[in-house]
Amino acid sequence: MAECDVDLCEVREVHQEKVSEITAKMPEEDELYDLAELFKVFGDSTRMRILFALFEADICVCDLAQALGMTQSAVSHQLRILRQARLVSSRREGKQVIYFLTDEHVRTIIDKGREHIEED
Amino acid sequence: MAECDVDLCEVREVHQEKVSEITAKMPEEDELYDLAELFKVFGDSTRMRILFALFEADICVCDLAQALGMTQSAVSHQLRILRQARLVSSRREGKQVIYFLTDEHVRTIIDKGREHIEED
DNA sequence: CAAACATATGAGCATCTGTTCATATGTTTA
DNA sequence: TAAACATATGAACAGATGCTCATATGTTTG
Repeated sequence: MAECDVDLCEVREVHQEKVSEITAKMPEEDELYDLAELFKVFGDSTRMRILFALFEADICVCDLAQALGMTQSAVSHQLRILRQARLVSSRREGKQVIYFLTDEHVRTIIDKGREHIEED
Repeated sequence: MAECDVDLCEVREVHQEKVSEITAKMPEEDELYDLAELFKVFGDSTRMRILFALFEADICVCDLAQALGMTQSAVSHQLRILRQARLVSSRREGKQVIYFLTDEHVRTIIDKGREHIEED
């Protein structure tokens, strides 16, 4: 680690054009953060199960809890995260709150993930 | 919370068909886990930045560290995670190890994420 | 309006995750 | 082969995350 000064390659000039190009084309910090936050929401098997459930039907929190064998509280906490990411929406029907997928993005993203997993 | 016995809706029968259908169509635990693990890899802005860097060029660890302003160690740890998820691959060129995107899945998945973010 | 029902939420706790630091492994060069 | 270079990795620590428990909020019904 000498060319790599301070463990950060500060002295290197070898591929400076590459480094510059990468820096130039890097999206804004905001977009990177938002993207990571979005995928983070998909990165939990409980939330994944909730999303698969919503593929089948619009459903209230209580049914969802029963279908997944989880407490109402745990499901509700996860639904809040999904709602904040605008992946699911809700409507009130009497005492119940019915959750549903906001749009087809969820299905598309998960399908792409499946394609990656299922190959090889 | 009475119909919802033990905080789990055990007594409810109201939407039992829905619950059954959801349970029936739920993917295997393995697939849910693998999917969540895959998206978890996308769910960190450092790894997101690494992936965007690799959109531009195949690159060695040292250049990557410089481009991102991170230590070589931190980058290397993240590259291991990306490699284990088969999102990136590597080849050795002399002293250096060059990293590159395994295939187009990464780009597709990130593009779908961007579509979701950029709407509304 | 009170009681029952359905959902949401804050606090606390155990676990997971990303970074740093030190060092090991692997490759080239003098 | 010794020294320099490039990358990988284990341990440790701080911050994030998901669940539980208790309780608050919101809706309907008697």
